[in-house]
Amino acid sequence: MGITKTNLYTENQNQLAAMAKVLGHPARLAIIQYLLEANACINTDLVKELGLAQATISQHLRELKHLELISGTIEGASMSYCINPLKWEELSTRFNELFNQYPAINNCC
Amino acid sequence: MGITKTNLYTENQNQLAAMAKVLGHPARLAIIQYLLEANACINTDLVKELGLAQATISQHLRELKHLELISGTIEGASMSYCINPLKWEELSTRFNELFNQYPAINNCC
DNA sequence: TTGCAATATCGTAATATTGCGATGTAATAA
DNA sequence: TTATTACATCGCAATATTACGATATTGCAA
Repeated sequence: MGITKTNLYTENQNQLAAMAKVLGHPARLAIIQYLLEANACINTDLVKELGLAQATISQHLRELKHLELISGTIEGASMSYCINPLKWEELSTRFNELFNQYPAINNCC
Repeated sequence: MGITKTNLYTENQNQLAAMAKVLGHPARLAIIQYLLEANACINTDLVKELGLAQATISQHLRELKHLELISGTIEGASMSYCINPLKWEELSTRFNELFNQYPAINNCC
Protein backbone atom coordinates (compact mmCIF):
# COMPACT_ATOMS: atom_id res chain seq x y z
CA MET A 1 0.00 0.00 0.00
CA GLY A 2 2.47 2.66 1.14
CA ILE A 3 -0.25 5.07 2.19
CA THR A 4 -0.45 6.11 5.81
CA LYS A 5 -3.90 5.74 7.35
CA THR A 6 -4.09 9.23 8.74
CA ASN A 7 -7.65 8.86 9.98
CA LEU A 8 -6.63 6.26 12.56
CA TYR A 9 -4.65 8.74 14.62
CA THR A 10 -5.21 11.90 16.59
CA GLU A 11 -4.64 15.31 15.06
CA ASN A 12 -1.73 15.77 17.39
CA GLN A 13 -0.14 12.50 16.39
CA ASN A 14 -0.43 13.32 12.71
CA GLN A 15 1.00 16.79 13.14
CA LEU A 16 3.85 15.68 15.37
CA ALA A 17 4.67 12.87 12.98
CA ALA A 18 4.77 15.34 10.10
CA MET A 19 7.24 17.49 12.01
CA ALA A 20 9.40 14.54 12.99
CA LYS A 21 9.36 13.30 9.44
CA VAL A 22 10.80 16.54 8.15
CA LEU A 23 13.59 16.31 10.71
CA GLY A 24 14.07 12.70 9.70
CA HIS A 25 16.53 13.35 6.92
CA PRO A 26 20.15 14.30 7.60
CA ALA A 27 20.24 16.79 4.73
CA ARG A 28 17.38 18.73 6.27
CA LEU A 29 19.01 18.60 9.68
CA ALA A 30 22.21 19.86 8.07
CA ILE A 31 20.32 22.73 6.46
CA ILE A 32 18.67 23.61 9.75
CA GLN A 33 21.92 23.47 11.67
CA TYR A 34 23.64 25.58 9.06
CA LEU A 35 20.92 28.19 9.42
CA LEU A 36 21.10 28.00 13.20
CA GLU A 37 24.86 28.45 13.29
CA ALA A 38 24.88 31.24 10.75
CA ASN A 39 22.44 33.15 12.93
CA ALA A 40 21.59 35.08 9.82
CA CYS A 41 19.77 34.80 6.57
CA ILE A 42 21.54 32.49 4.23
CA ASN A 43 20.94 31.69 0.62
CA THR A 44 22.04 28.58 -1.07
CA ASP A 45 25.73 28.29 -0.44
CA LEU A 46 24.11 25.19 0.95
CA VAL A 47 24.76 23.71 -2.43
CA LYS A 48 28.50 24.17 -1.95
CA GLU A 49 28.29 23.33 1.73
CA LEU A 50 26.39 20.07 1.51
CA GLY A 51 27.53 18.53 -1.75
CA LEU A 52 24.07 17.80 -3.05
CA ALA A 53 22.71 18.98 -6.37
CA GLN A 54 20.97 22.33 -6.45
CA ALA A 55 17.67 20.74 -7.35
CA THR A 56 17.89 18.42 -4.38
CA ILE A 57 18.65 21.21 -1.93
CA SER A 58 15.75 23.19 -3.33
CA GLN A 59 13.47 20.23 -2.79
CA HIS A 60 14.52 19.86 0.85
CA LEU A 61 14.10 23.60 1.39
CA ARG A 62 10.61 23.34 -0.01
CA GLU A 63 9.68 20.70 2.53
CA LEU A 64 11.04 22.79 5.37
CA LYS A 65 9.18 25.78 3.98
CA HIS A 66 5.99 23.78 3.63
CA LEU A 67 5.94 23.12 7.37
CA GLU A 68 6.84 26.79 7.88
CA LEU A 69 9.93 25.76 9.78
CA ILE A 70 11.90 28.16 7.62
CA SER A 71 10.88 31.18 5.62
CA GLY A 72 12.44 32.60 2.51
CA THR A 73 12.58 36.16 1.34
CA ILE A 74 13.67 37.35 -2.04
CA GLU A 75 17.00 39.13 -1.94
CA GLY A 76 17.67 40.34 -5.41
CA ALA A 77 18.42 37.37 -7.56
CA SER A 78 18.85 35.01 -4.61
CA MET A 79 16.79 33.79 -1.69
CA SER A 80 17.35 34.46 1.94
CA TYR A 81 16.26 31.63 4.17
CA CYS A 82 15.97 31.58 7.90
CA ILE A 83 14.46 29.66 10.74
CA ASN A 84 10.93 30.66 11.65
CA PRO A 85 11.24 31.39 15.38
CA LEU A 86 7.60 30.75 16.19
CA LYS A 87 7.52 27.40 14.47
CA TRP A 88 10.83 26.46 15.98
CA GLU A 89 9.40 27.24 19.39
CA GLU A 90 6.29 25.23 18.64
CA LEU A 91 8.41 22.31 17.50
CA SER A 92 10.43 22.41 20.67
CA THR A 93 7.35 22.66 22.85
CA ARG A 94 5.48 19.85 21.19
CA PHE A 95 8.39 17.46 21.22
CA ASN A 96 8.99 18.22 24.87
CA GLU A 97 5.34 17.56 25.61
CA LEU A 98 5.95 14.09 24.23
CA PHE A 99 9.22 13.60 26.06
CA ASN A 100 7.64 14.67 29.33
CA GLN A 101 4.95 12.05 29.05
CA TYR A 102 7.47 9.58 30.39
CA PRO A 103 6.32 8.80 33.92
CA ALA A 104 8.53 9.61 36.90
CA ILE A 105 7.68 6.27 38.41
CA ASN A 106 8.24 3.51 35.97
CA ASN A 107 6.44 0.23 36.69
CA CYS A 108 7.61 -1.25 33.44
CA CYS A 109 9.70 -4.31 32.79
CA MET B 1 18.00 7.31 -6.75
CA GLY B 2 16.04 7.35 -3.50
CA ILE B 3 19.14 6.57 -1.48
CA THR B 4 20.28 8.97 1.19
CA LYS B 5 23.92 10.03 0.90
CA THR B 6 24.83 9.26 4.48
CA ASN B 7 28.50 10.07 4.01
CA LEU B 8 27.76 13.75 3.39
CA TYR B 9 26.60 14.36 6.94
CA THR B 10 27.97 14.20 10.45
CA GLU B 11 27.50 11.15 12.63
CA ASN B 12 25.25 13.21 14.85
CA GLN B 13 23.09 14.34 11.97
CA ASN B 14 22.64 10.80 10.71
CA GLN B 15 21.78 9.46 14.14
CA LEU B 16 19.40 12.26 14.98
CA ALA B 17 17.72 11.90 11.61
CA ALA B 18 17.28 8.19 12.21
CA MET B 19 15.57 8.90 15.51
CA ALA B 20 13.35 11.58 14.04
CA LYS B 21 12.45 9.30 11.18
CA VAL B 22 11.18 6.63 13.54
CA LEU B 23 9.01 9.23 15.27
CA GLY B 24 7.88 10.41 11.85
CA HIS B 25 4.96 8.05 11.55
CA PRO B 26 1.73 8.53 13.48
CA ALA B 27 1.32 4.81 14.12
CA ARG B 28 4.66 4.68 15.85
CA LEU B 29 3.82 7.79 17.86
CA ALA B 30 0.53 6.17 18.81
CA ILE B 31 2.35 3.04 19.95
CA ILE B 32 4.79 5.10 21.99
CA GLN B 33 2.05 7.17 23.56
CA TYR B 34 0.08 4.06 24.38
CA LEU B 35 3.10 2.62 26.14
CA LEU B 36 3.75 5.89 27.94
CA GLU B 37 0.18 6.17 29.21
CA ALA B 38 -0.06 2.56 30.25
CA ASN B 39 3.03 3.04 32.41
CA ALA B 40 3.36 -0.70 32.26
CA CYS B 41 4.41 -3.46 29.98
CA ILE B 42 1.92 -3.93 27.23
CA ASN B 43 1.61 -6.59 24.61
CA THR B 44 -0.21 -6.17 21.42
CA ASP B 45 -3.68 -5.06 22.27
CA LEU B 46 -2.21 -2.41 20.05
CA VAL B 47 -3.79 -4.34 17.24
CA LYS B 48 -7.25 -3.73 18.69
CA GLU B 49 -6.33 -0.25 19.81
CA LEU B 50 -4.94 1.11 16.57
CA GLY B 51 -6.97 -0.62 13.88
CA LEU B 52 -4.00 -1.74 11.84
CA ALA B 53 -3.30 -5.32 10.86
CA GLN B 54 -1.21 -7.41 13.21
CA ALA B 55 1.58 -7.70 10.68
CA THR B 56 1.73 -3.93 10.31
CA ILE B 57 1.90 -3.30 14.04
CA SER B 58 4.63 -5.90 14.35
CA GLN B 59 6.60 -4.14 11.65
CA HIS B 60 6.36 -0.78 13.42
CA LEU B 61 7.35 -2.41 16.70
CA ARG B 62 10.37 -3.87 15.01
CA GLU B 63 11.52 -0.44 13.89
CA LEU B 64 11.10 0.97 17.37
CA LYS B 65 12.96 -2.02 18.75
CA HIS B 66 15.71 -1.63 16.19
CA LEU B 67 16.51 1.83 17.55
CA GLU B 68 16.21 0.36 21.07
CA LEU B 69 13.51 2.89 21.85
CA ILE B 70 11.42 0.04 23.18
CA SER B 71 12.34 -3.38 24.46
CA GLY B 72 10.31 -6.55 24.38
CA THR B 73 10.37 -9.44 26.79
CA ILE B 74 8.69 -12.77 26.29
CA GLU B 75 5.75 -13.25 28.60
CA GLY B 76 4.50 -16.74 27.96
CA ALA B 77 2.89 -16.79 24.55
CA SER B 78 2.82 -13.02 24.24
CA MET B 79 5.31 -10.18 24.22
CA SER B 80 5.68 -7.45 26.76
CA TYR B 81 6.85 -4.19 25.29
CA CYS B 82 7.96 -1.09 27.09
CA ILE B 83 9.82 2.13 26.59
CA ASN B 84 13.56 1.91 27.12
CA PRO B 85 14.17 4.66 29.70
CA LEU B 86 17.80 5.24 28.76
CA LYS B 87 17.08 5.60 25.08
CA TRP B 88 14.10 7.79 25.78
CA GLU B 89 16.32 10.03 27.87
CA GLU B 90 18.92 10.12 25.12
CA LEU B 91 16.27 11.00 22.59
CA SER B 92 15.02 13.84 24.71
CA THR B 93 18.51 15.13 25.35
CA ARG B 94 19.62 15.06 21.76
CA PHE B 95 16.51 16.72 20.43
CA ASN B 96 16.84 19.42 23.06
CA GLU B 97 20.44 19.95 22.08
CA LEU B 98 19.13 20.74 18.63
CA PHE B 99 16.32 22.95 19.87
CA ASN B 100 18.71 24.89 22.08
CA GLN B 101 20.92 25.73 19.16
CA TYR B 102 18.50 28.49 18.33
CA PRO B 103 20.27 31.72 19.23
CA ALA B 104 18.89 34.02 21.91
CA ILE B 105 19.62 36.97 19.69
CA ASN B 106 18.22 36.52 16.27
CA ASN B 107 19.69 38.66 13.53
CA CYS B 108 17.69 36.90 10.90
CA CYS B 109 15.13 38.25 8.49
C1' DT C 1 19.44 43.95 -25.35
C1' DT C 2 22.39 40.04 -24.11
C1' DG C 3 24.38 37.17 -20.77
C1' DC C 4 24.88 35.33 -16.29
C1' DA C 5 23.85 33.89 -11.62
C1' DA C 6 20.41 32.05 -8.42
C1' DT C 7 16.39 29.45 -7.91
C1' DA C 8 12.30 26.65 -8.65
C1' DT C 9 10.05 23.12 -10.93
C1' DC C 10 9.47 19.10 -14.02
C1' DG C 11 10.35 14.50 -15.32
C1' DT C 12 12.42 10.37 -14.31
C1' DA C 13 15.13 6.52 -12.16
C1' DA C 14 16.35 4.18 -8.01
C1' DT C 15 15.10 2.99 -3.69
C1' DA C 16 12.31 3.03 0.67
C1' DT C 17 8.07 2.80 3.23
C1' DT C 18 3.49 1.30 4.34
C1' DG C 19 0.13 -2.13 4.76
C1' DC C 20 -1.74 -6.61 4.51
C1' DG C 21 -2.68 -11.57 3.75
C1' DA C 22 -0.51 -15.85 4.22
C1' DT C 23 2.41 -18.69 6.65
C1' DG C 24 5.51 -20.39 10.33
C1' DT C 25 6.62 -20.91 15.29
C1' DA C 26 6.17 -21.26 20.21
C1' DA C 27 3.44 -21.39 24.39
C1' DT C 28 -0.76 -22.54 26.44
C1' DA C 29 -5.46 -24.66 26.88
C1' DA C 30 -8.61 -28.31 26.17
C1' DT D 1 -2.59 -34.67 20.78
C1' DT D 2 -5.17 -30.97 18.89
C1' DA D 3 -6.65 -26.39 18.93
C1' DT D 4 -5.92 -21.75 19.94
C1' DT D 5 -3.61 -17.53 20.85
C1' DA D 6 0.21 -14.36 20.12
C1' DC D 7 3.69 -13.14 17.55
C1' DA D 8 7.25 -12.61 13.71
C1' DT D 9 8.44 -12.84 9.10
C1' DC D 10 7.80 -13.31 4.06
C1' DG D 11 6.18 -11.68 -0.22
C1' DC D 12 3.72 -8.63 -2.62
C1' DA D 13 1.22 -4.23 -4.29
C1' DA D 14 0.69 0.61 -3.80
C1' DT D 15 2.71 4.68 -2.82
C1' DA D 16 6.35 7.92 -1.15
C1' DT D 17 11.03 9.66 -0.95
C1' DT D 18 15.53 10.89 -2.64
C1' DA D 19 18.45 12.58 -6.08
C1' DC D 20 19.61 14.62 -10.32
C1' DG D 21 19.73 16.59 -15.07
C1' DA D 22 17.24 19.55 -17.92
C1' DT D 23 14.60 23.41 -18.33
C1' DA D 24 12.08 27.59 -17.06
C1' DT D 25 12.12 32.14 -14.62
C1' DT D 26 13.70 36.28 -12.52
C1' DG D 27 17.00 39.96 -11.30
C1' DC D 28 21.07 42.24 -12.29
C1' DA D 29 25.27 43.62 -14.93
C1' DA D 30 27.48 44.86 -19.04
